Amino acid sequence: MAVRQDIHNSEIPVLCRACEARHRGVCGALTPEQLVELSRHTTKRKVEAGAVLVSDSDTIDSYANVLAGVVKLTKTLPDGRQQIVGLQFAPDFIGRPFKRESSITAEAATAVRVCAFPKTSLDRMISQAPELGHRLHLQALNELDEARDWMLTLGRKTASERVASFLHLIARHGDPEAESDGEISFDLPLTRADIADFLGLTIETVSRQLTKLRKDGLIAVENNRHVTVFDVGKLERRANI
Amino acid sequence: MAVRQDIHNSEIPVLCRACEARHRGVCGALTPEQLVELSRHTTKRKVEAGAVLVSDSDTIDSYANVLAGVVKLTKTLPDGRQQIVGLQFAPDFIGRPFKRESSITAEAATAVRVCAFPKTSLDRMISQAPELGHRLHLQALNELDEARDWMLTLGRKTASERVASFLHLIARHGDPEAESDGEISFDLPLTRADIADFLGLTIETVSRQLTKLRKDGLIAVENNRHVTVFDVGKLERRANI
DNA sequence: CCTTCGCCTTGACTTGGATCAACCCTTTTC
DNA sequence: GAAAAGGGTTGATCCAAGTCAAGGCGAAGG
Repeated sequence: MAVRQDIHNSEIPVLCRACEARHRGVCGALTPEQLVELSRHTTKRKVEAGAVLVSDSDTIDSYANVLAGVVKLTKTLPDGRQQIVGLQFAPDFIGRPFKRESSITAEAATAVRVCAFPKTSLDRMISQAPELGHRLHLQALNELDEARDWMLTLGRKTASERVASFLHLIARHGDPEAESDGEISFDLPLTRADIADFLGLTIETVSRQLTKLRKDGLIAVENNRHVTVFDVGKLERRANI
Repeated sequence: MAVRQDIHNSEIPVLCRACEARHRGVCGALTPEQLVELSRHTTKRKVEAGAVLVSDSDTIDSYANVLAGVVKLTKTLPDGRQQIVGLQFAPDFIGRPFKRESSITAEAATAVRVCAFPKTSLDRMISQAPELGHRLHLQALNELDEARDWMLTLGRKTASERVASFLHLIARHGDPEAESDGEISFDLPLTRADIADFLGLTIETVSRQLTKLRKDGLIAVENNRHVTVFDVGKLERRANI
């Protein structure tokens, strides 16, 4: 017990600075006293890629903040067809407030660090700190905007537009202010199979479209992971954004 | 001015009972005094089918509750391809709190009655009535769940599964408790073109799939509008829900 | 009454992306 | 260090859904 607290007395401020930075974390909304209170029930966990954080139809009894890495939110049909319905980056919040059970699965797409806390203690704090409820409300609205953007992609875009949209999404996530005519490079946080599940395509189609972008001189790929986009503006035009 | 108040002194309680009924409206969260205050700035409007309530990239300066009819939320690509990203029924709330401009278009799919109020007065009330903010938070989370459900449909389901899912969605909206092996009938609130835009298909494909369901004896259609589903359970199986 | 218009259906044909299959790297394992 | 396993690519073929085109039907309007 003492150990736990020691860990968190040193870790929490770091976490909170991270949350604050992008105005989406939970901790930035709390007073120092509330932070100490929350930290008493907090556990920081490393999760390896592929591990499941929350499973479909589980009862949810904890929330988490993503500290590092990428978490994919998925839905699966009875016959195994899968769709990624959201990607959570640091410092996003994972969990479904005001509901006992989850309708989606949360799975680590890369190695992930999360800061988890029991639902009950956060729920209690929501009623005490209105600013915290407001943060969660903002994140929900943000995720709703993202989900609807993606619905347009899934419903109406071609395979090549989808792949370009995906690269653009990841690129922007690393550097939202990137020059629209500049070069940018980043590591893909997803495998081809994940990308396919995100785009509603097959891995073969994703692979072919990436090859096409490579041959057209828009991107370079190293080790199947590291991508350089030579001209963000051209990519945007391909993505029809 | 006197006229306006007269209208609303009589109309508001009705509206609020409607909102209360399904726990998603705005008015149920307010005290009688706040209701009176809000009603001072409220206008009730009839909107004919096809009229645009909020246009993409407009600055939003009002919110609305749907009182009757169906509102479609759409996104459109530069070349005209369109996707419906949400359907709002009574007593849903329309508007994007905490943001100056909309990224989607809201358009009346049927004849619609709405109760509109200026953003500023509702925003003021949110800070005074935490219960109101909580309602809006709940609706956002609800819409997020719906959007993610639909992402699975758009990304991974076949045309016939999509059409079955759509019928199921509309059927359930009229009667969420319908027996899963019972018969149910309802009016489609959307044209074939709208259905296609909702499902990410073409009108011809929607038409063919409806014909198939008819020939298979799962549904009957009158006047292209009124649908009877003979066995909700069978429909669910088709929809892969 | 006939014409026009909006909406829907149906048929013929085309095609983008899925499927099936082979193969190529790395990395891991024994 | 050979074998197996886990990604990724590429090619050949197929098919579900898109496109194009014709026509039906009811409502609106002269």
